[in-house]
Amino acid sequence: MLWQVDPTDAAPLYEQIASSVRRAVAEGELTDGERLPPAKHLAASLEVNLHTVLKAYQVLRDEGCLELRRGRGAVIIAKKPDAPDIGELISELVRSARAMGIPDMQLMALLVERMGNGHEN
Amino acid sequence: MLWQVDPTDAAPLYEQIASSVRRAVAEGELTDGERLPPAKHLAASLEVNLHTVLKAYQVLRDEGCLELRRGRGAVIIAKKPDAPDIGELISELVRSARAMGIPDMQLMALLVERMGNGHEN
DNA sequence: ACCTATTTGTCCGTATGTATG
DNA sequence: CCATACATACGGACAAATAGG
Repeated sequence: MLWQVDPTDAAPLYEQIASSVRRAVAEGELTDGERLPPAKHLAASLEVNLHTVLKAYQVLRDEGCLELRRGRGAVIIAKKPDAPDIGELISELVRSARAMGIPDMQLMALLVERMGNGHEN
Repeated sequence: MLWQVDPTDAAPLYEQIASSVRRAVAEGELTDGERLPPAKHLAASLEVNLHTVLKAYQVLRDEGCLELRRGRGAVIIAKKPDAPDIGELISELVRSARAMGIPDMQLMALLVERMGNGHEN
């Protein structure tokens, strides 16, 4: 992987790490489905704390660039031909609902209701 | 403020705190421009770590519900009249998913997965 | 202009929990 | 059952922006 960070840089370390991943994806060094090194290993390699790398991974996950799962690691999501816009719609829906104080369970109920009464499909 | 958290609850502490704020905003207990207690104070009040409260605040900031600034604190950003119509978003989501041949059950699964992103996997 | 207190931001360290394989 | 790896929570330290005297 051979990346490095600069502690004297104004940008936070986790942002530097996230940027490195973004650039690698953009340049095709990392492709869809590929696995990033375990946060622990990358942290040791960069000589930063484990949490700093995890923070970077979580930022990338929030951007939809990474899939994180316990015990499995971090998998690159370049772009799914399967669900191009749906993911974004869902994210916006959840974000809006939470911003309006609608509990997750209630949102699910609303979705189920909509699926049911819109049965002309 | 008089909130409380339950360490035995399955939901993470920071999510419980964030939910409390969302609810308070939704119910009008917290209005636009109002200031949340300093993370340090709320942490002491709830008997949790400072970082746990800060994490909750940052989650809310990412949702557009809070504005955080050093030295100033956490200010509520109540939703505008131009707040997105949840019902419209749901309808659009269901319509798009069906148009792409995504089964309702799978859409539900995607929604649940997206909701969990942040506390569970 | 200076200084100080406040408050969030980042980073480090440690420990424990939990899903995965 | 066991090892791996992310998730959460605790703790401490210092930096940086803000507010107020």
